[in-house]
Parts: sequence; structure tokens; C-alpha cells
Amino acid sequence: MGRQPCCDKLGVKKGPWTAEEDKKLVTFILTNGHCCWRALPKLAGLRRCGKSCRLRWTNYLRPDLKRGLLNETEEQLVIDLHARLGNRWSKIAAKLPGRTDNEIKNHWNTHIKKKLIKMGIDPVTHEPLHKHVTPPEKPTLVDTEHQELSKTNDNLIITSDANSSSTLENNSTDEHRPLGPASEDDPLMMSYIWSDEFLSNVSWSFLAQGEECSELGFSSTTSSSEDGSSWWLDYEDFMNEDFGFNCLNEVKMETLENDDKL
DNA sequence: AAAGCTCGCAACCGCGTATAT
DNA sequence: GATATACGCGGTTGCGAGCTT
Repeated sequence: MGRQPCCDKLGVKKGPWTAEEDKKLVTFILTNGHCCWRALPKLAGLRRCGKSCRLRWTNYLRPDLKRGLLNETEEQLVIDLHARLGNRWSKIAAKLPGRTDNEIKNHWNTHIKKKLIKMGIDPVTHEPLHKHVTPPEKPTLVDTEHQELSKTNDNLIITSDANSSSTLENNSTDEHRPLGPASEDDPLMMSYIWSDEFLSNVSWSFLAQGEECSELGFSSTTSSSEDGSSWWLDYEDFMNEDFGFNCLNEVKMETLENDDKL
């Protein structure tokens, strides 16, 4: 016989996650890690499929996620990597610390694709489109940039890995502090998750190994203070007691490993 | 002010691959 | 080795927010 089923479909909840569910998931993962997604929902007291939990964690709750739109450098990197890798979003995401494959995929489909088409570049092949494509009436700043880009080569410049990573670091400034859709599920909780207060509370000591906090897009300099969202304060305890710390390290290590593999 | 439209994002679905039995 | 299932990835969809008329 093979493995046991992922989840019994009966009684499994779907749709948007509530603040309560987020809380349960984060608390559980920080306490126990996420060795087995199948068993996680049951153990964490969630009526969700393990798959759904994994998605929610990797795309939204992971503490090392950046928030907000991709900046120009990141966007350019995505374009370069897409030219090389195609729609392998996870590989592309591995090159952009704090960004998820889903986020990059969405950004590609909603922003970059349109930009490239407007520039007369086929977003699939990265080759120039046919000449009948009408140029934009009023070239914008972005258009100008991209025209410059397409002038330099018809097939887009492939940035070297070394350059990519260095430019990324240089662009990880305060503008990438996690903005977060704080108001979406539970304004109180989400705003706290992404607040300086929370970020300092959780003792991001896993960054100490030569990592700059800014690389992940948040500040660790502010002091902690009291707050009603007491469960988040548990983060600190988890860290101190070396519980969830490992799983946070895993997240970072995964990023680095993927980086090496690519 | 309200109805309709567009856009962006979170989440789901299905498939391929890896892995446990 | 065969089989069944978990996991991860990419494509797609549905819904809410913002914009336009």
C-alpha cells in the first residue's frame, strides 16, 4: 500500500482564511515546524486541507515575505529570469528573497506582460513582436526605459547571477518594508503581523548569520511594546525556547539552497 | 449616488514528480 | 518493482476594491 490520503475531503473548509485560522496555523508551525502537511491541519485544529495550509503559509504567513509591489530591479530580474527559465515561477522566486512564486506569477500576468506587449516584446518568447504592433501614443517613463532595454538587444539582456543578487541587495530598502494587505482578513492582526513592533518582537535572530534584515525587507530596530495580540508575542517565546526557530531557519535555508541550485 | 466595469490578488485545481509502503 | 499518495508547481478562477460612467 502507499501513503495515506492527504485529507478526507469531508468537512474540509475552503475559501478565504480567517484571522483565527491564520493564528492557529502560524502558532502551530512555529511550535512544531511543518514536517508533514497532511497531518498538520488536524494537529493544528484546522478544518483545512494540508495543501491549503502549505499554500497559506508559503504565500502569505511566512515571516520572511516581502510585501508590496515589485520594484524596478526586481521586475527587471523577473523579466531576465523569465527569458531564461520560462514560466518556472518557483525557480524565479528563488532568486528574489521574500517573494513567492504566486506573487511573481500574479505580477507577471497583471503588470509585466502588459508592459512587454506595450513595448512590442512578446512576453512568451521575449522576441520583438511583429511590426504592425502600434507603439504607445505617449511614451511613459517606464516605456522609455523599456525601449532603451529593447534597443540594447532584441532578446533581452540576461543578467548574470552575481549581478542579480547584488542589485537585489542594493534595492532592499525601507520602501520594501512589509506593507501587507493588513486590512483584508483581520485588520488588527494583519497590521500587527507586519508592524515594526511585531517584527522586533519575534527576534529575527536567524538573520544573525551574516544576513541583513533589510535583505528580507523589514526593520528590526524598533523596540517591542505591549499589545493585545498576545498570541503573536508567543513568537518571542518560541524563539527563546528554540522551538519555531528551526522552521524559520528552514525557510531561509530553502531560499539559499534554491539559489545555489539554480 | 449607484450601477457596471476593470483590475489585482488570494486561493483552488489538476498534473507531474517524489516517496513511502 | 508496483502501487498509492504526498508534495510542489503552474494555470486558472472567483471575489473584492477601486474606477468609470
